Amino acid sequence: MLDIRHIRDTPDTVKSRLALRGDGLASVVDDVLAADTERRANETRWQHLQAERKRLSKEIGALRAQKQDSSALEEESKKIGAEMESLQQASVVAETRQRDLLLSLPNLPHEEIPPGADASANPVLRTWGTPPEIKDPQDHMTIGARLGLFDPERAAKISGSGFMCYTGSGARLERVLIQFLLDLHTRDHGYTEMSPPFLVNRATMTGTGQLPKFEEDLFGISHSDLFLIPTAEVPVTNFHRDEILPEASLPLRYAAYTPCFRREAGSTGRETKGLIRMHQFDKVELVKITAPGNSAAELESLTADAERVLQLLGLPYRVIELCAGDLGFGACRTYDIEVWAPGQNGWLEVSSCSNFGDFQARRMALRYKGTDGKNHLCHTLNGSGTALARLYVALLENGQQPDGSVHLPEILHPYFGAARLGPA
RNA sequence: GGAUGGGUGGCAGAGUGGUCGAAUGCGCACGCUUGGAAAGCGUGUGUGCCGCAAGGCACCGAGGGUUCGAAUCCCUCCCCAUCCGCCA
Repeated sequence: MLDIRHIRDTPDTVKSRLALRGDGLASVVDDVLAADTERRANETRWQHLQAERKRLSKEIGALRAQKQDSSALEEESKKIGAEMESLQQASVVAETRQRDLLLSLPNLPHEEIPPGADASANPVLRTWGTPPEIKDPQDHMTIGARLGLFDPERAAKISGSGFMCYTGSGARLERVLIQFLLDLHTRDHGYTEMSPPFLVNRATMTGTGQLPKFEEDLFGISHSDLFLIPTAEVPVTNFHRDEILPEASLPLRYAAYTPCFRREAGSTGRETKGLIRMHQFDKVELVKITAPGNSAAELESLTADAERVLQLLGLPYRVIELCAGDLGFGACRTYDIEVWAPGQNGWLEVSSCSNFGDFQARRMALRYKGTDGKNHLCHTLNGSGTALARLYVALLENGQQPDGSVHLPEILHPYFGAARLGPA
């Protein structure tokens, strides 16, 4: 959520920054300002009347205590009450409208990020590693089927398309990757491990920005007003919703493994092959809560922590920066990490690391008490560390051998208990 | 799911219709006192909104109602505790 004061004070600046994301947002800003003006006018008038009524009520109380007639004052107070009633109704309408509009506005892109309308304008910041030379590389689905690592047909039978069931050593590899990632981030990178609920309420989804605008992307639970989380970002960031943290406790760094559930409405036919886009996938997520002055540096180290996953696994990757037009709803700056996938002959996004500034913090009233004694909004960040299904794709496709087996990166050997995946 | 008891400031805990934004205690901050400390004494100590400011207004789990006036009475909902049922 954007700061209404900022919009009020410099509406043209806000409009021009929002225009970087696309057209049509300037009129929303005007609507917000109109609702804000109306709301404040009603509120101010209401407050004056309330002060007057409080005074009258005290007089009435005093008169009654002395057994004197107070009916004239009571009449007057009643009249004031009637006007207050209509003012309040108008004020609530304006306030609701203002809030709804504010909740629908995306974050302002950071000043330093590249302009551009879509993904084609995203610059590549750096590339790591060299894609392996593989003759006639196979797709991960082919490899998985041959080695018996998962069973897409039966997964579709029990749940539908877009779900996967890992089997045997394939299931073991999935579990092992979770363990490896959590160990890395908690032991080496200083994150605190969290294991949050996978179902959350509406307020939580609103806090991180999934609601009210993107309900169609979520799986909801009938008769309960709960939603399946699309990422651990949601429960973990909201862990501190409505709190005022001591400044000395910042930054907070959390790592959490959860499954992620996404409707992926409207994405059928796009990257739907195999494990790449699923309704349910596993992910280890990194979340940070910082003071405003540190969030830029924390985004760099967060991205480095995610990159380290691929470095340790020896998987070639590149880091791109999202241009203003490609930025997610709540983010002000985002780096995507893409791993090389020989079977796709292309790059696969395995991590998206974003700084949200105070956008989420304002929605969820997440603040810290500064050394100046005042309360300030925190900054929030998160990034995948990393998505498991696509990492799995990369491991199979980069590790495939001419003999049909898959060599695993050395660092996984003690976790997995073997150096390779062979025929079942 | 059923029954009962509860949700008040950082914590504990008063308050059942008017001067209560809220006693008291603890904690915390500052000051006095002291060679230093403890004790003691004094002062202060929530959040948000409106306003250039002075200041005003709101908030006692949430929302609605009754009333001239609600922390206090009524209704609905949420949450917590305990017991029962059920269950991993």
